[in-house]
Amino acid sequence: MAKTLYFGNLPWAATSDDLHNAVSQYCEVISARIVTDRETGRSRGFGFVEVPDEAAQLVIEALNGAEWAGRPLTVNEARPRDGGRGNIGLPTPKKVQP
DNA sequence: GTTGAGCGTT
Repeated sequence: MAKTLYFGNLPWAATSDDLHNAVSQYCEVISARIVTDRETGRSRGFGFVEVPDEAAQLVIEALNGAEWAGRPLTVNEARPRDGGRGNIGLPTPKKVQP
């Protein structure tokens, strides 16, 4: 199984290969893609990386808050494309308090 | 050659 990670605050010069190389340093990368504007064709400044669930949190903890091109990187678990249009800010709530 | 909150195409 693999999990999709959301990469934000990426530099305009960041490419899918750069993302793949950056994450592959910590674990295996299933797939990496930088979201680009289909209307303009320019990078939007964020991308997605697919990694094993056992390494998803590892990459998040490793690259989340890291500095890329002098800017704090934002790494979080991506949301399913079905319903992730305008609803963000919710991390991964999978633990409850007794 | 520009911009900077935000969750993606076959």
